[in-house]
Amino acid sequence: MVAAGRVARVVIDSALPQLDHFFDYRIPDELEAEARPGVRVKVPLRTAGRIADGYIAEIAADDDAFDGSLSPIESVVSPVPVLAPEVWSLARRVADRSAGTANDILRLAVPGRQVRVEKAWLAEREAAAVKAGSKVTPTAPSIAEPAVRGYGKRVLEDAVLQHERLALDAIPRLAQLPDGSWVGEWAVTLATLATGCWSRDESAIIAVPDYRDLDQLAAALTAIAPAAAVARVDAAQSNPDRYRAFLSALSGPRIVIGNRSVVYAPATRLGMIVVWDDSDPLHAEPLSPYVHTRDAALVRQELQKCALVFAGLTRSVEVQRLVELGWVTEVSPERAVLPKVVLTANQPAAEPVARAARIPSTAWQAARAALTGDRGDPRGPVLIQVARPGYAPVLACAKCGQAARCNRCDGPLGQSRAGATPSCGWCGALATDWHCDNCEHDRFRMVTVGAGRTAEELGRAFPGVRVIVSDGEHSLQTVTDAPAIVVATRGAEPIAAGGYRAVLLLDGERMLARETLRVAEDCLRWWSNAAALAAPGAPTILVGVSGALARSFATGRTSEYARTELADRRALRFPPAVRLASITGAADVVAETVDAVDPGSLIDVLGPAPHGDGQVRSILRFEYAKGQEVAAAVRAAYVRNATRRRRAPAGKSGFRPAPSLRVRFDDPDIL
DNA sequence: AGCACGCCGACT
DNA sequence: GTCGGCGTGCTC
Repeated sequence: MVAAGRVARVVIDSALPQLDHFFDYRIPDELEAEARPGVRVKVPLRTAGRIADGYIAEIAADDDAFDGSLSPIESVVSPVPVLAPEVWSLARRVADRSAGTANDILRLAVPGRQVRVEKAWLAEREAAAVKAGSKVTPTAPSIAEPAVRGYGKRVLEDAVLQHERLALDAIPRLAQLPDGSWVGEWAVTLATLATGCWSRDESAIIAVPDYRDLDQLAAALTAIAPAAAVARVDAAQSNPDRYRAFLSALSGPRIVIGNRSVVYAPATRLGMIVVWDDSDPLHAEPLSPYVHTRDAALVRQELQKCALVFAGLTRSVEVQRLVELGWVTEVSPERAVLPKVVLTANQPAAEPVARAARIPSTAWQAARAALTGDRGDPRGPVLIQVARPGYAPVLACAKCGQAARCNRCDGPLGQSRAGATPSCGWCGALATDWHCDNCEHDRFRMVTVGAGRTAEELGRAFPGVRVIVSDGEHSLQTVTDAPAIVVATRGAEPIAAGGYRAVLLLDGERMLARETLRVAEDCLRWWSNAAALAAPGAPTILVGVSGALARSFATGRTSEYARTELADRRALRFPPAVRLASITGAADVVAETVDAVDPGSLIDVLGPAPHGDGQVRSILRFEYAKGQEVAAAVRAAYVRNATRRRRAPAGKSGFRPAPSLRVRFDDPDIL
């Protein structure tokens, strides 16, 4: 093929679904050298003068191309191939699978260009290349592969080496790093595996749900891997830092760590993808097309044939399904490490102070033993896990018991601090002269008790003991090993040096009262994650919950629970036994979209049901095998809708109407 | 998104 | 006659 016959297949950087396909451009002679796959380009679109940004996805021969005359590429923005070919295929596949646009995925995959950072990086590369040219062999990583502990000799290492897919049961205990700090053992396990990849000159990607996890992982890596081997990519970084990390991942094998969108990071010779704690809701991408980290990781593994590790202290029902299909293989610790779990009923304690703090006797005694050492146990901090943040998040009328509502907007009233004036959770208005709608009474009673309140009562019970509160708003990463009462909302538990001497899970009953499909799974995860913060042999006390769920937690058989849960979902034809897609929007648009799908590829259609603001929602239910065709049909309807329906002229008001059609596949919170 | 094209109502 | 409304469609 002749050089002049080459065309650039460009993906236009635009949110418009109707532009979500290749546009072919001629490569002018003067750009021949720079026009490489993955580079950012500027291209004319429609009329001369209108210039769009885009990426060259591929270079192709002119034969099968567009049968009009090709416009030339306007310019190559920079020579850096920011869109690696495998990331492009991943974006395309993931978008198609979820009836979205590749651009929506690219927005997560490729950070905005930072010219200064990029120039510095290019200069550095140039310098390195000159050096290499002057007879220095490119340096391969020069560290030995570290051994993973706790899983049997080379069991994990070999599985990763052979690029297998694994469901890894993490070890529920803490580990101390050489610098004296403490992290979850899981962080050491994953850091060790990733460093193993890197020592073989391969990249590893590790996606964790939140920043607290990311910090633990980064700390564990610091102890094992050279700093230059690690690229941390997260949204909280400044744009230049983020771009620096991105370019670093592009430069050679790295251990790339970050939150959910790190699954799309560029990676030289990708050896392994790890998803830590895949049932954490933070792995569900809130931006269209709402692709879960787990699903993106599965697609990427299939494309690149690297190792894939779903690791967690508990197993998600989704991963359990993959295990039962034989798609992933279970790996458990060599010796079971079981937190010492005690179940106790919610009967009030004899001690008045304990009763005020609504802590049953067993739990109370464990806490007291840890704080005072009165049983001869080692003294140390006690973790108290509660369901809700705040002081008294929900208030009711003291006389008739009706929930207290804002007199202005009917929002729920709550109290943020002892003695504070209650305020509305919706409009924020202070309820200064509140009266009950029902009985006109004007005094409140607390219905749920938040972390702050519990802390206050416990503090009174143990004079002289420090009370520490960690919740979503003010979360602490660590506490020392000094005796202290640490009241934390689920997910915000600090790590105690050496582990907690007792862990009290207080609000299990309330956590279980939520009406979602995933309550049981969520509770197991919250409890297990807290129990893993206990010191060896220290008790974890689950208050007021009994039954199969509590038993599987107490016996450490959480994956067995995932199995029964999956069996139930199969019987009900609920996800993840089947797949769902929700279609939300104006009634006619939703109907049109649903009609575009061949009924033969669906199990059924639920709805349409009203879904707020004059919109409706229909839910399509289908088997995994039909995913391809359902997504294709929905995507076609979505594109058609975007071209046919114009946004109502904004007029003078400036109000933008909601998008007329929203499509979401596999929404974890749908039922 | 923008912008052109095109097919019907009010106008010098 | 034709100026211009915005519904419809296209962008390599």
